[in-house]
Amino acid sequence: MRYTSAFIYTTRDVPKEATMTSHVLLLRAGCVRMLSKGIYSYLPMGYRAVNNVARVVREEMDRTGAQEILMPFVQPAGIWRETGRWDSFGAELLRFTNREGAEYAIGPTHEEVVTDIVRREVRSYRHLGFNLYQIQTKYRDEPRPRAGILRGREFIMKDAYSFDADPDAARRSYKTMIVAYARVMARLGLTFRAVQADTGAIGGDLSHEFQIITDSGEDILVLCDGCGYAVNVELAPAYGEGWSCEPSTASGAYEKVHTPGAHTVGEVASFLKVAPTDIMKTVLLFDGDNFHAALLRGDRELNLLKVSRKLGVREVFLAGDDDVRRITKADVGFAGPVGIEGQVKTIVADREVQAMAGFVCGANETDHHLRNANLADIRANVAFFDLRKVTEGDRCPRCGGQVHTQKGIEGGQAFYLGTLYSQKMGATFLDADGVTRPIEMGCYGIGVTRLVAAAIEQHNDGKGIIWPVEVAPVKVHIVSVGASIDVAREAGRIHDGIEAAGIQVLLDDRPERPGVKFNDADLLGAPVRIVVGDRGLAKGIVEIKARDGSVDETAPLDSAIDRVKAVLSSFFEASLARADERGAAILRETGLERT
RNA sequence: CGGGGCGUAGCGCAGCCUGGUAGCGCACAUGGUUCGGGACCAUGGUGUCGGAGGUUCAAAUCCUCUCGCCCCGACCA
Repeated sequence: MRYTSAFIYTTRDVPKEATMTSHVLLLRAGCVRMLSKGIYSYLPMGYRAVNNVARVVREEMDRTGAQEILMPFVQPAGIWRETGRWDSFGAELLRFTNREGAEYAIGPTHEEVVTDIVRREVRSYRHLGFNLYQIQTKYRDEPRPRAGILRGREFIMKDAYSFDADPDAARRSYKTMIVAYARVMARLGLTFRAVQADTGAIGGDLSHEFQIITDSGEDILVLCDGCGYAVNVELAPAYGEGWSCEPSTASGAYEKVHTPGAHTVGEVASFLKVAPTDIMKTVLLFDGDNFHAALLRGDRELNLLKVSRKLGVREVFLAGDDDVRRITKADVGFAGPVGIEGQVKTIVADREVQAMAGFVCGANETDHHLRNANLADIRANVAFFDLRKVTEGDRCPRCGGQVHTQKGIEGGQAFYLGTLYSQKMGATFLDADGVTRPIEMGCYGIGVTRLVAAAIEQHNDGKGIIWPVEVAPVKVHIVSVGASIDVAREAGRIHDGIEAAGIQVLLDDRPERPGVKFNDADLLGAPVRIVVGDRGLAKGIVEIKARDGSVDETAPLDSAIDRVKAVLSSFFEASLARADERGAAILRETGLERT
């Protein structure tokens, strides 16, 4: 590919709508352009990267014996009603009606479609033990798309679905996918962790996320270096099994104190000269139907996912300010557990609260708190659960060591679904004993377009992208310097030779000044750059430099192509070696080896 | 859903407060001088000032509505 005839438009200015590094660089390098909120076009440089990720995914999926198919992205409401997800999936499911008045959705995922396909064909356990996957555009009507293609509404995803006759076989399928995913991430040059995860709208009872480690990630991971424990903070238990807690039996008279303007834990703590750990805060919650109160220590944060599970509701939110004022009959900031009975349906508390005695809490009266209060003062049932969010330095629930937290981007997720969908949709088979049973399923997703952005998030410098070799839209970027016939001829010859070897190559043959070309080469981020200039040609050499700085040398003209091929080969081999290593280690890392 | 910000040339912005008929840089085109890390000179083209309505002799500028985009929050109790 020659620059003068390629559709590549780079920019010097930083587009004002982008703040995240990968978003800025994708725009500046001319990889993507936004059409609408969360909806992007992929231009040649971007789409090549997407296809390179897809190719790696395809190779690793095929390696496991999975078979590629393509399912419709327009899906009739009927199958979604069968699983109940037409109602439960929520507003992220984009729905529309066709000319006949029939209801459809644009596929955000394909459990229903693939289960329908399989139930029509499979009759016997002899047919089972397969995995179908596709790479296709998905649409999820995200409430707040952001960060370019990292969290778009329309995106390309690889989704795979395994079908097995029994739980043992299904778990083996799950583990096969975990290994394949680890290999994919490693080949793409990504630093990642596989963590235990929530199953969300997809459902199921076992799930791992492949989290790409970066401070710009949206997810928080709880990791223990001691035992390798790794879990999404959404799920992370704050208390290990059997950890005891001595409940306080303290009682005594509390006093009401005037705390003007002290709304927050910090303000109350400094006003009353107590530690935040001596304060009990009361958080009012709404589940869509009822209000609840949750109690926790002043320095803690509530994990709303844990709360919703304990309450047995789909989702809980913080109550609105107006609701808080109505329930507490006070301004926001003075809610307390004493006297809240009757105003809310249930009162739950974090386990840690059991041990608290003589604490400070809100008085349900503007500008007032209670001092020296005790649990005995609350005249209603309080149920104690693990409700708080785990933070840096908490004890590891598995080994008792210290956990730390890290941010990540979810690049892929695996779900062990069991018979959740097959039962609802009647996807059954006859087992060896002639008994009709539902199929054991798993589903597995990789965000193909998201991985392109994640790769940039992890691999860039002040000058631009540093593409991992497998992702790079061009592997070799030739810069011609100087306007002489010789330069044009030799650069062209090297370009043709590399292209003939099936390697993606870009020759910058524009009549631009060297500085412009070098800066664009840095921005576009090809792993290997060749400079062909008058200066080198006079000595019969060209320059070969790796974008990551690992190679910086000259090569004689006649061996330049071979040398570049050798450098690239070593990069590809290193990627594969990482894949072998991570793929071999991942089951041990996740603790799945034993199951 | 809540809060904040921004829409003026392809991109980045100024002009708006204090109304008078639109400008800067980059990019683009042509010519020339340059040519190893974002050159210089000259010339040139480019705008329904996001849209609709209103006020006014006159609106990018003031008022109302609307559309689009970005960021933050949804853990203050």
